[in-house]
Amino acid sequence: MGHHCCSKQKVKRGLWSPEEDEKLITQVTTHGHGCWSSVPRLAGLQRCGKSCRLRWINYLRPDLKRGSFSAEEEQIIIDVHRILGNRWAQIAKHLPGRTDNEVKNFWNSCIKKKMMAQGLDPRTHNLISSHYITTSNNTACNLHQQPTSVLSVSSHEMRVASMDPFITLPPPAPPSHEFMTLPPIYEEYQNPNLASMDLASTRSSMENSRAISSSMNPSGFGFLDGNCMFVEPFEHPIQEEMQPPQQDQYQQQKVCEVEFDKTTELKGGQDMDVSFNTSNFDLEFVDSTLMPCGMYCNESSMDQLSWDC
DNA sequence: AATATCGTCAACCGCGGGTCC
DNA sequence: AGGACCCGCGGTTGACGATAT
Repeated sequence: MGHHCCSKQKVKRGLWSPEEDEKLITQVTTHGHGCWSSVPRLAGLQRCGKSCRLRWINYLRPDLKRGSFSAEEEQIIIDVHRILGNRWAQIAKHLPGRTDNEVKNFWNSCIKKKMMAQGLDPRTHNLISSHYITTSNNTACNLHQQPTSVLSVSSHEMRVASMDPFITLPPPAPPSHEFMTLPPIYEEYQNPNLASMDLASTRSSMENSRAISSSMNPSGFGFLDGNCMFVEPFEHPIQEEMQPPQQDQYQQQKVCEVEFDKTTELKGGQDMDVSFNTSNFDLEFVDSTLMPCGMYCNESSMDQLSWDC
């Protein structure tokens, strides 16, 4: 059974032979593909136009980069996926020479598993963890199941947000004095009307808060500010990031202390009705420590937590 | 050595959106 | 308005090679 575009012909399916490839290449390079439904007839192929298009786009195009993905490409995929979700075609646009199919396959066969091994939900990039932060009554921010992605924005994500014409940052949300639930960026872009928790429109007031943090930071972090996003990226080897923690690493894990010794604000925003207090946090985390506002940090990024505002 | 299982990836399928008539 | 057609996308399938038993 073929597609309607070529239902009158008998069409071949399955893997392409070198001869078929040659015919398709010749046709497309000399005449262009034009209307794909007419390509098989012009090229003398017993294929449907859709199959020809797919073969060309995913395999025969001269500008394709073959071979395995580099660590940098892998990181880009992770970063963009954090924002866009399974929009493979959009993600592939950030990887010259790669196709959506290739990216999708790589995600499903490789990255997904690495993330799960790290205890991260590959869909949301959040920790799959039972280690929730418990807050006391005087905390004005609902940190239960806080998504990591809200404030966890890498340098590439910033580029994505600034370059991709299909991404628009959410409009400022009105200040709320209610509990604030921070939706994952994934969901924000899936549903632009969703809450649109705008970190830019907020500023955090962390008074005398202390947090103890440990290793495994999935990314840098940053803030949304009105219509722009700025970040404090930090570098970390991808190999290191993707490896599941070893037992002995746990044991050798150093404990760091982060101290917020003054009121800290984010620029350009409205008041953020959040305050933190050391006593509000359950710091019993194994893989990582969820910082106020859903920030993750690790030892190497400690200094970034004392940003100037 | 034979068989089972797993992982990868090319290809297919169905759907939605856009355009044309 | 609505049907036909085309394109592009994401999810899924299945072939095949690698690895484990």
